[in-house]
Amino acid sequence: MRWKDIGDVDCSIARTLSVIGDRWTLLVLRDAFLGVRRFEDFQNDLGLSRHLLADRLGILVEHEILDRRPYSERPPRYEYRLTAKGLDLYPVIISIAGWGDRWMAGEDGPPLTLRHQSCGEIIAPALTCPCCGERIDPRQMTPLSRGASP
Amino acid sequence: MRWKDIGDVDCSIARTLSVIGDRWTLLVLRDAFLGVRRFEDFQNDLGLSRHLLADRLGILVEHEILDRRPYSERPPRYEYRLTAKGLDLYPVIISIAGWGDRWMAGEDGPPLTLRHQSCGEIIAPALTCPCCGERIDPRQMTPLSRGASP
DNA sequence: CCGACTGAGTTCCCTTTTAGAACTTATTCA
DNA sequence: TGAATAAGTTCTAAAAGGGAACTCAGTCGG
Repeated sequence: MRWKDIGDVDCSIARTLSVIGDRWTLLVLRDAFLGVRRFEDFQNDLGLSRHLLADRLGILVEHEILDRRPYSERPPRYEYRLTAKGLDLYPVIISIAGWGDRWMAGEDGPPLTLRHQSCGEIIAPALTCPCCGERIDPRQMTPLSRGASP
Repeated sequence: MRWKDIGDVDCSIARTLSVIGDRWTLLVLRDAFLGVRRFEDFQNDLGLSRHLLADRLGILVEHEILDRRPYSERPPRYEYRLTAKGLDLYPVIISIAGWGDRWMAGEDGPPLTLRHQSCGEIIAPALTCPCCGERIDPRQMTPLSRGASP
């Protein structure tokens, strides 16, 4: 199968990855969450080719994950900002960062930590059940296909 | 920058993506979480080239995300199973699936739902603060660099 | 007013990666 | 004996990516 057809598969993971599953895209989004907004800043920070960056930003704009808006009319200059749909990718970014912190960090520990303003603590967000509040354990989750018997 | 050097960047997201950020790898892991264990089954389900599949499985084994073990001595046959390190990627997979369910699902809704055995409900796991239990809102999270003032 | 500079891309050429099919190896089954 | 199976490996053409140079519109310093 060609990668370009992967978004047609009836699977939310495949469909999501068809948009953000490319090598650089999640790093572009990481930068966006850290406040990077401009083409030059993404390029300098990530060091990917300008060609690819333009392409990836275009895809994210097309899928309404980023919004391209002018911040100067003359000369014409644009910046990229996360939309609501883009902000909703936060759990993906955080989960990836969390795993990296637990399994790939060096001696010095995680390069970046997060403070939760609501409670003031430095935390590592975790998946929980919105119903019973319990921490999610993969072995406690059963997948059900659409239309499967209850 | 070359992609192969991305793992050297001092960032947990970059380091994680250097291992699992490739296009097919997360789909291989999705299958692993759904119980797929054998080369042929991965290949038939995903439809990627056998060449790439062998390569990606090799990388996952090398990083101890999957364990390659014989399930038959004669003829020699192997299966791939998630290790603890691999199982710990569950939040990543689930977050990706959750976003796809919310933003990319068709008319029929999510193709797959999850039942939480502990409470019996069909749920969508969500990120919460392990300290105060509140649901995570990206705007309530402040990133702090290692060594930054408290 | 002229030349250098800036931000946001494009274009070009060459290298690396990927897709798809065919081939290999070891062993069992009919 | 011949076909089938699982798990790869090898081959070639096509697609994607890397890096540097180029464009374009407007601004700034002298």
